[in-house]
Amino acid sequence: MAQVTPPPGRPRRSTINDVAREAGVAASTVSRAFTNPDRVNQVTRAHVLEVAERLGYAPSPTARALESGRSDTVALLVPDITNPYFSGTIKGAERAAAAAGVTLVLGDTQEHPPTEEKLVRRLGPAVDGFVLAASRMPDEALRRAAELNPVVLVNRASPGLACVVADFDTGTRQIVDHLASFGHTSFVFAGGPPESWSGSRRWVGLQAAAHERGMDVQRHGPYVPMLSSGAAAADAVLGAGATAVVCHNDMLAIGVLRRLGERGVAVPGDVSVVGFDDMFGSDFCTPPLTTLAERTEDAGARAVDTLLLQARQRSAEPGALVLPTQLRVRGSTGPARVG
Amino acid sequence: MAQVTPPPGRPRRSTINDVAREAGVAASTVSRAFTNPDRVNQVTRAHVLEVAERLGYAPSPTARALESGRSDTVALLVPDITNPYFSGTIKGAERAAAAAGVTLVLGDTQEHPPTEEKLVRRLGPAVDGFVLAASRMPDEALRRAAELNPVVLVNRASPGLACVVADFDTGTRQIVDHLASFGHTSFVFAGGPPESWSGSRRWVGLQAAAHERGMDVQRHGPYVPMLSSGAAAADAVLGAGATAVVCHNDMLAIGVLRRLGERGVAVPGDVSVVGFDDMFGSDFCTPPLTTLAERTEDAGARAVDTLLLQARQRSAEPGALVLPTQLRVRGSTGPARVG
DNA sequence: TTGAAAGCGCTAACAT
DNA sequence: ATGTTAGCGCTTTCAA
Repeated sequence: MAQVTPPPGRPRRSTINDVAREAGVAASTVSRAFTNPDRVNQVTRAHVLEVAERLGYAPSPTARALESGRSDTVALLVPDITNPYFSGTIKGAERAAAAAGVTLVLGDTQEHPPTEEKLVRRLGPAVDGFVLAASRMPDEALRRAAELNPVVLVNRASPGLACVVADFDTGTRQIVDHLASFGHTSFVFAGGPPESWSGSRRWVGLQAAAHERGMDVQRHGPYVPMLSSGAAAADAVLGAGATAVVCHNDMLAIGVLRRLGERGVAVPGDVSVVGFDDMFGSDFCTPPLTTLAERTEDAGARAVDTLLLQARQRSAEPGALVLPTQLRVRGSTGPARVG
Repeated sequence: MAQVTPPPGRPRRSTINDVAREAGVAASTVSRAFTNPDRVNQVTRAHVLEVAERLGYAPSPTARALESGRSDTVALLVPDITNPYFSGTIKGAERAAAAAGVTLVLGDTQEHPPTEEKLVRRLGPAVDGFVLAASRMPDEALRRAAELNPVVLVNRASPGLACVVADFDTGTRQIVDHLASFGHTSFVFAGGPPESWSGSRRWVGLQAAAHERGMDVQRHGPYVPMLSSGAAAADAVLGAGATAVVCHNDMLAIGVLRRLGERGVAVPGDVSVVGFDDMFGSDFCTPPLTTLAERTEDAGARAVDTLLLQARQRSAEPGALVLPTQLRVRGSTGPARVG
């Protein structure tokens, strides 16, 4: 039996068997020493742990997952990782996952439903479930996905699926009340992508609240929610002679602020501007933006918690968790100009 | 043999065996149909794929990983997911990972070295390697980590490890030249955390460039790189009577801008302000910030590429990839005030 | 071209 | 309290 010369390079990771051999016990004992401390002699356990430490052994999550069918991993899919709006959701999800001892896998769907579906299919067998933030997948695809995996939606609702959503009904009413209190009798909504679930909820809420107040609303757009789209939106607002504009989100709103500034239009003197999201930067743009804040970090955390509940007990309670919003009043809104 | 009644709830995911049975072939044939198309009859293959599709079968990455020892997964650890500075790195890494057909696992170290080490240990057995962004781990811990896993650092260097770093030497010289061209003969550096590798590189570069130019530099701080620390930094700058301040990063710089604004100090009339990172928001704060942009998205992508190379071939080339920086001149810098 | 069988690292019966 | 064994889903020799 010629001894095989060990290959050069990175040392092989030691396995449970290496530890067992070295410690003079069975592999199952090593396993128990790690996962079921009470069912192994204290002395044995100490010895095993010592050997494991010496060998730099750490249990392989992969092997565990294969055996148990549970990976202690959850996937979070967002439309665009770079978009600061999702930072809060990601952070919250990461925090909740870490607290639960679970690994978070992050996926970027590139705002592209097929990419989203592909990711779900690819990652599905390896994770315990999905948190889908602002999913663009059609209801039917969501239903299929939820048949094979626990799924929790964030800021999107779909029949039979659990979700965490912002309370846009109350939030939009707050916005409208705020504008009304400044004497605005009408405003423009600069809308975002038509497929955006949040977007349509916002629009519905604004309309309802405006109607209650006897205010006039006009919808413009759709605009791609990017800084650069602000120019077109701002120009449309000026064209309409509006005294106030509520934008699909802060990204667009800041673009609008910028354009208005360039065109010498005073904010809020001539036009008041409101956004959604309280995104990073909304408090230090000029003027600071009045915006409806969502508790995105909470949303991410609660979504993961809900998901784990759903994954571990098989209690499929497809409830909707509605998180309060908060109107942050800053410098971009003021009294309606007269005339 | 009593037939076991299927349990209620989520349907079981079908396995390679289900497909094999249903298709009337061996499991190995199904396996080949997916991974080694040429080594199976075209007709058989078509049939197998059809059955697989019908059963909604997708190969389990977990089982594959266990067998092959490769998970096609890489981990990216960042100090703070929420920090917009890291968005670019994350995006780039995600893009490169997706392009390589690899899954990205994201971890937040909370700027806490022990958390970072714990994550490396926990994730190690399940991933093909680590990209550590702005790692705070001591060199010794990095060395140990790199023994068991391929590791690539971003904006951090450590003996024997591959890394992707920004060209701060050139970048800082650009900053200094820019200030000098405006007639500044001295400036203040508002420093960040002493453990920050980037921070010390920046300081070293600024000093060297200032020295070349015969300019005077003073270091203040350390300041925690948050908006709120800007107040203290700004006050220190005013106390020193400086005509220009270069800040550890944009977060701090924007905090400084804000404080200067509150105190009625004109920027750049009275004081010029420079940041690092060209973070999201740096172009729409007031005034827009002159800052040294790093190619963070590239850095993330190149780090992943390097990592995969290192993981797949065992060619351990611990080189440093130096990415160019670019000075973005905006409104926060101008001629030095006289007197 | 295909099938049978072994084994990746680990856990969970079951046996002792 | 500990060892033995089977098996998670897949890939990979090795035979046929």
